[in-house]
Amino acid sequence: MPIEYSRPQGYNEARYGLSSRPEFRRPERSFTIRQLCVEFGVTPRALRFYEDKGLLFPARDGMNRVYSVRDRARLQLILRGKRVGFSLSEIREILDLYDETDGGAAQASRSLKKFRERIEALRQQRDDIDGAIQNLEEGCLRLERQ
Amino acid sequence: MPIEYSRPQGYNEARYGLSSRPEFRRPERSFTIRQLCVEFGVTPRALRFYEDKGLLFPARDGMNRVYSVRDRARLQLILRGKRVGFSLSEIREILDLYDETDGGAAQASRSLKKFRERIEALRQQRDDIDGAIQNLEEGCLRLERQ
DNA sequence: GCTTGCATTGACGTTTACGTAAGGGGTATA
DNA sequence: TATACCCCTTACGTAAACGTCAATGCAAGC
Repeated sequence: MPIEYSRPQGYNEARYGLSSRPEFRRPERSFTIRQLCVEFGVTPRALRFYEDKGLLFPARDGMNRVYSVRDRARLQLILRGKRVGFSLSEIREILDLYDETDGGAAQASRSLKKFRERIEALRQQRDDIDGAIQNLEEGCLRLERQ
Repeated sequence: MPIEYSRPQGYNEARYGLSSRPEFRRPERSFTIRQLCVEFGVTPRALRFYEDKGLLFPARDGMNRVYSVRDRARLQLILRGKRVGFSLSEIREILDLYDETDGGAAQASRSLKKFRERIEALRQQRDDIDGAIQNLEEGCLRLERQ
């Protein structure tokens, strides 16, 4: 039987030490690769890949990866970034912008510009989505009338 | 100098027989591959690729492709579909749904279901985008305060 | 008649984001 | 002690969406 990374029916939080309670936020909390995979429905390969590309850098316990609460938050951003159409290298850029709160005023103003560009692109994209939704709804109407 | 597919500075509509006036809608109007490429900022290769994948089927004048007003409209849908994150095969499915207004009630109800699924996915995606925008705006604020 | 420019059809190359298999080791349970 | 899972790394494979190059052909302008 193949391994299930998405939460299966009868998924049991306790089994993986997961919970949606505040325990998640306790900064000392840590996760194994599998725990994050199950929680977010991705494969270990994907997480290692993101690490390879510089989007994640979990600690190690011997050979094994140990993900912190902060790593988990980054992963959430990565996955949402993907859902809205960013490439991994774009997501990396954005995460880097968050990281370098330092770097001087020149750097900061460049970052600000990039953020604004992203925001503008996203607004455009949202308009596209609204348009697509309208189209599909029209399609629905046409089908229903028939 | 490489060929420009996007509209260059000093882009001249008349040169390509393009115009944003109602002329575009006249059903007898037709377009060469290059006209569409310039108008939408894509390459001929891309249009041929879409044709290869069954998303477009322009008429021919000898060997040369001739795009109708309807083809142009399909291309618009294709490009927006891409912008909102659909794969070409998904876009093809959707276009096919529009085409088969016939097919019986069973078919129609299947189509309707698919449309509704798409719409739901798009709504989810729009929420993601709103979330991403919020995040980026927070990032902006952080940078501005500094 | 030659060049320039747009058209065509293959066919191989490229990037992204992983999948998948091979090979090896740690730990807990039957 | 065997089995079952978990982890690791290295490395080759893959699907999508074109890019790029080669070879060829038609039509206009000088």
